Amino acid sequence: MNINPKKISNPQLKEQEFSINHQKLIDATIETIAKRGLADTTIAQVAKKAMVSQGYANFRFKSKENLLLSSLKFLSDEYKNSWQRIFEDSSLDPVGRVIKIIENDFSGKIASRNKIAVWVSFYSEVKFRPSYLTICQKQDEIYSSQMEKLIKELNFLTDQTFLTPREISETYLSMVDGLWQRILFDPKIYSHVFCKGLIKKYFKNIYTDEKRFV
Amino acid sequence: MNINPKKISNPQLKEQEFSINHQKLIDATIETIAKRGLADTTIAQVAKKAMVSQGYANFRFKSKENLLLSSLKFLSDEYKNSWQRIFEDSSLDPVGRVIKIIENDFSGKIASRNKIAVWVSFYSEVKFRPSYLTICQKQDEIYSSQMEKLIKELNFLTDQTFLTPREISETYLSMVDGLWQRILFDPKIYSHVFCKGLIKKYFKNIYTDEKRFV
DNA sequence: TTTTGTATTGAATAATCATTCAATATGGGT
DNA sequence: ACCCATATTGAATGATTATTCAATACAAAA
Repeated sequence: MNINPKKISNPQLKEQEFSINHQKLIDATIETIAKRGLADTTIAQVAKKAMVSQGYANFRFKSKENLLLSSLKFLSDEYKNSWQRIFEDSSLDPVGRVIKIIENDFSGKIASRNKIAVWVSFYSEVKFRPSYLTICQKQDEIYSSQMEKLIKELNFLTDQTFLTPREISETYLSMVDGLWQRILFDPKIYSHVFCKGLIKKYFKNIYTDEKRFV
Repeated sequence: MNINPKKISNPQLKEQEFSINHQKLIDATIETIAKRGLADTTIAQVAKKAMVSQGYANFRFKSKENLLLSSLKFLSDEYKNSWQRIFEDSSLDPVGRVIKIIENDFSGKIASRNKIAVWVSFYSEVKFRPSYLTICQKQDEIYSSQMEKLIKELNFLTDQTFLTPREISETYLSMVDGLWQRILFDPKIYSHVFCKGLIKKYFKNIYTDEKRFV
């Protein structure tokens, strides 16, 4: 009389299986938020998409709030990892590093429409949910300061003095946020190629001698 | 036994009174969305803030959805009006017009933290609410093309040829969106003065001979 | 004054959802 | 073969909330 058969739990896979269900729920949450918005995301829908029972989803994550937070944390960590990989790559010079960052910010993995929708949803509530801020704010400050330092190196290597590193880095970061939002709005116009091109052109205009900002 | 006395309806004021209640509800909606988010905005809260009964709010706007849409429409119209005023002002040359636009985009009236919170909330749901798109998309295309035309005049008057009007205008528009989002996130750092300064510096770097981009 | 139409209320309704939990399934250890 | 610990279910509960609507208040007309 049991329609949904229980999952087989293999002892060697216990840890991994935990991860699988955990991740399935987070993926389903991201998809659901992207499809219906934070407001209309229900545990029932997420559980259905993840193919587990509603009770299980709640049991695993203790609360809906916690499930949402975990999803944001997942995106935040994913971004952090890709960022760190670029900064730890010692084979890159400043220009190469900037280019990698641009490409990462508009890669299929990081800047998929679903994930952007989730980011923007959380951003829109950051004002009154301190828990969301906690997850992102500190990282965001790190990105700001690392970017600024990187631009400082770039300025040092070139004859660019009119714009300060702070200005260039803030301009870059706000452009990315704005373009992400616009990808949601009109993905036809704001393709990844278009966005990357626009930003590279911005840099090319500043560092006119540097040929790598295609 | 009537705690909340009914409003006095003066015949000469009927139209205006309609507007007053209408506008009170819209203002209350904006405040509530900004304070609690789209998800947690209830008609009861909005009605309470507007000091009318819950039933009345629903009666006036027919549905919650309609109340939200009307609030977005209000913001959209407000923006449109200020934009048009700038474009209709024949005393302005292209540079003056660009400066006015920048100042408008970060004015206290247009870019208050509450209003930005509402914009971002709606943006975050635009992907799956065609009704939101309907209100903003066409206007947005107009702003894009008018801005591009304006930059074209600017390029014509100067020796700037490296960046196309399209590129400059898209960069400007995405920076505004990004900075608005960042105002929500961290209003201390992203003050109106900071945002305007950053954008003017962007233009100053492009049009080096133009002294008015302070 | 009485009537009438409109504005406004507030309580009832019905729907939606997060959360809880007792019941059930599973697979390894005994 | 039986027991135990853990994983998972799904139905019940209770809270929240949009929406409805009958009742009320009011102002102008008669």
